[in-house]
Amino acid sequence: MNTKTTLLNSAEDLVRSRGFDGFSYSDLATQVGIRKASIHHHYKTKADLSLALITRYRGVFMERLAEISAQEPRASGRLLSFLDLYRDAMRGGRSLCLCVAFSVTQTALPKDSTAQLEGFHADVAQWLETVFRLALHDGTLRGVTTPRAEAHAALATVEGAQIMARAAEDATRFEAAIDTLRARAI
Amino acid sequence: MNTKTTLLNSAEDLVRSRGFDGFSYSDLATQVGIRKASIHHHYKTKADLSLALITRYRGVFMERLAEISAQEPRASGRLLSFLDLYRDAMRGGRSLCLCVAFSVTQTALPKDSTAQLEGFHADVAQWLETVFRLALHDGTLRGVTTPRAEAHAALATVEGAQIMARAAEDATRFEAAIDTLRARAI
DNA sequence: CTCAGTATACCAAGTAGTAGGCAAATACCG
DNA sequence: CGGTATTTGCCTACTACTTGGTATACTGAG
Repeated sequence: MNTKTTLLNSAEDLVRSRGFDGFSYSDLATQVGIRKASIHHHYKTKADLSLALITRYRGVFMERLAEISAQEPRASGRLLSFLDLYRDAMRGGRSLCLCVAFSVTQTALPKDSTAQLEGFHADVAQWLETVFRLALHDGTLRGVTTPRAEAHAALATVEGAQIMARAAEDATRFEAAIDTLRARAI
Repeated sequence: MNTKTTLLNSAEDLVRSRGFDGFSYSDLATQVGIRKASIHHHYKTKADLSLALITRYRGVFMERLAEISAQEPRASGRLLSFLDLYRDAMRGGRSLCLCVAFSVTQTALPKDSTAQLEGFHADVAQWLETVFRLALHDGTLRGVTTPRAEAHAALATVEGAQIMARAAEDATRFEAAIDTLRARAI
């Protein structure tokens, strides 16, 4: 496989398990099996790497959401699949989904990267809003009133749930926090 | 004032605005106006500092919750005051509440510190559970069914909302994500 | 013969933490 | 009380190490 994508895959793994500040080019180098300096050939700076990671993830994730929309006609099915997506990304509490891992990064990412991240959040919130809006018509989710507000709330909840689960290294924390959302499916 | 508590105050500020990994003893030293090595006299290692921070915060925060319980007899009032507590801690999107800032820390904190953090989360979840349980009787919150699950969900939501607001450097994101919780007060 | 990909060898800056000294406050004791 | 020991709080100066990044040379395939 392409070294460049191998690097991206390994880097994604590292970001999600240890955070963007939690790994160095040195770590990445040993994991991939080339020398540290060689990474710079593919991703000139760590900032460049961050941008490549977020951009790819955004694309892949939005594709997944599109698949869900295609396969699940009902609002309830879409919401449950969405929750599964976030749950699976956790790999049992030792990992975060990439967008959470980056949202949580403390060091200043370059402008491009934060823009991608914001765009990603906006896209997901938008998608969720359409789900709740659909629920107003198909009635497969309990107690929906304001789709836009509910979308933001749901996104915050899954992200917060991931963080709490990772902090406790206990994946069931995620489930506990998500239960009320799941229970809304009819 | 005591240098030791001045250090703790400044450190809390730094953790909340830049993360525990985002500041060094050197930063803290210049902010307080003593030399880096002198900090080690008060807090032997950065791990010790983390423990002191979390322990103090846990105490103060639980006191606040107790005050709320004392002043607000109704579940709705308690929930709204709780949300205000988290909103105020954000200082307009540039800061996190300390427990979120630590939950989000990627480097391995010492065992004592993570234990305090988990205890803190458990305490807050417990407090929220009693609020929702109260709501079952006084009826001042809409749509309460399972207090325990709702407590975990609410906690995840406020934590996630803080993170999204900070990532976007936009405090209104917090409000947007919290709106559905706020709207449940009768 | 070029050039992408890798390597060796380095750098400047920053990290947590240590060693040891020095002055002022405090405690102990005759 | 007076004087001696001890502690407190801070300092300068350092170590040992990691970080992201650079300069430059080698290698092999097209």
